[in-house]
Amino acid sequence: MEQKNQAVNSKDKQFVKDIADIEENFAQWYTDVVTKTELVDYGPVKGTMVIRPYGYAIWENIQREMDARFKATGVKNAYFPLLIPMSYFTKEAEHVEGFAPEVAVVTHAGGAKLDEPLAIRPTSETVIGTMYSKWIQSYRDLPVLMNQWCNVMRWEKTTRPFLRTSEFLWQEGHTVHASEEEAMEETMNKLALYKEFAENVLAIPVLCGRKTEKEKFAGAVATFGMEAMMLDGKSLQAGTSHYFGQNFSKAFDIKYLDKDGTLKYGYTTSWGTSTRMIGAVIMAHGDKRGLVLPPLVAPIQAIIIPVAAHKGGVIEKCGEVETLLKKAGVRAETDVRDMSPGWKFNEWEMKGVPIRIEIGPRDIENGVAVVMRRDTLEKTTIALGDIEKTVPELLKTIQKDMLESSRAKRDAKIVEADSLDGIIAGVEGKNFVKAGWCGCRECEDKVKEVGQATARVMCDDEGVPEKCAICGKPAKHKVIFARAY
RNA sequence: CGGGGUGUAGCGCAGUUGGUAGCGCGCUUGGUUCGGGACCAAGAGGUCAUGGGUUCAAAUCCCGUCACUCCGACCA
Repeated sequence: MEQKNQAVNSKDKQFVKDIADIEENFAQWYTDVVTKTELVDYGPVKGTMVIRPYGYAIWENIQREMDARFKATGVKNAYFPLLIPMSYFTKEAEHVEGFAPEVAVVTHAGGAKLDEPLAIRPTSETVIGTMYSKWIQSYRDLPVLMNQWCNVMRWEKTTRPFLRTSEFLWQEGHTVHASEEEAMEETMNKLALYKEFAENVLAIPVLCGRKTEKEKFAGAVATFGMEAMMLDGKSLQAGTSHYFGQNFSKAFDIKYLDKDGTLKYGYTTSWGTSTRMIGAVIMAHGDKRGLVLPPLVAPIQAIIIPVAAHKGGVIEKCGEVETLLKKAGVRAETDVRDMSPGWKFNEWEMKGVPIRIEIGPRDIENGVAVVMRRDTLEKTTIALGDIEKTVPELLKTIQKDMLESSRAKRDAKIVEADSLDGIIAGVEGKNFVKAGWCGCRECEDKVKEVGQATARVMCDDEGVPEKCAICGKPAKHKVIFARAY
């Protein structure tokens, strides 16, 4: 056992030749990993990405898990058009200002110039709001709870696969409610749903809270976000939930006749998560060998590697185990390619498969298999007899352990500061920094200017410090500052 | 949008003073191998990112464009 672990370690140097060193150049490591593991490739148009089968399978797992959670809260799926008349965007002043610079516009179609240019949706509040105004007449029609899984396009200047691309896949939920309280409750409930999802499915601990005015969504009354810490200490906004008040209902004329016989504007919300979450998984769990995928989103949960496959019974035994595991609900596959086992070990480790099962003649003789966990790189021997029980259990353990170890890593890098210097020192040390804040834009900008860090979310419920760490005036909020993607 | 880097076979790269397009890995076929990136043999694979220019002759020199990438500024 010990010898085997030494062998694993002795190969590290050789392996690193394929991907950049995670410590030395995290950005390059990320790019290498997403392309070499065949999650993604670059599309022919600037800023676009092709999500390859291995990457798309992760997205499908995310979709399935999240969609079930939405439906359990009464949300129904729908689909709204990709093209939105440009004029729709001008109806909400802040919204158009926020999105205009990055909207792609179709000006020609059918061989002729269009009378009105059409926006390729950067988000769908405007078209959905327009439809809602047609559909909603009475308080009996409320609440409206819809979600769509779709693509959106934002013409970004700098792009990176999954983290920021011109076109990306996401879900956007849009709801209408009769009261402010109910709409706010919806906003908070979806934020809580996202948090539960991030932690239990992606195994990524997140910090949730309200965004500052500067960071909020264009057109929102309030934006709430969840922030995840990446291995380089930077923060990634992994999901947002917006409370719009009556901003959009007034802009798009979403009115209902209430019980008291008066016409009232509805209160709306929207909430979204995107393929960016795949980037979060990569950057929260990866290591120098590549991906480490949480079992619940891994396309392949257990890869079976035959050893000395030409020898009698090996391939057959691998097939038997694969069938048993599939029956037990495990996404299992056998790698029957004609390559050396060592090569396969390295490849599947890079691709982040949670469990590797080695089966060779010696194992079959002893009625066992060698099992390796990707998260800890621990090798153990397990009995073939009850493998359909031990493997699913191990997957659950890995899922749980990954969240716990991520949380421990993150918590060790959350610090508090009561001065600007303290904030800067904190973010330079790759930490999240909690600090008091007076609430003014100048102080927020100062942190950005001096430390390249932004206010991620406010966490006032933890208790607001007395003074603003930046200007020393009385603090109104407790904020998490960090450098962000 | 500013600064740096790169673009030659699927991938990683070499290509000197302008003169027939190369290497390693991978790929195909056959054989031997198989418990941490196996080996032998025979093959296939190119509009040198792209558009112009200079020249008898351009991967190589000049001008433009595009893409990717890294570092900043702006945004999910």
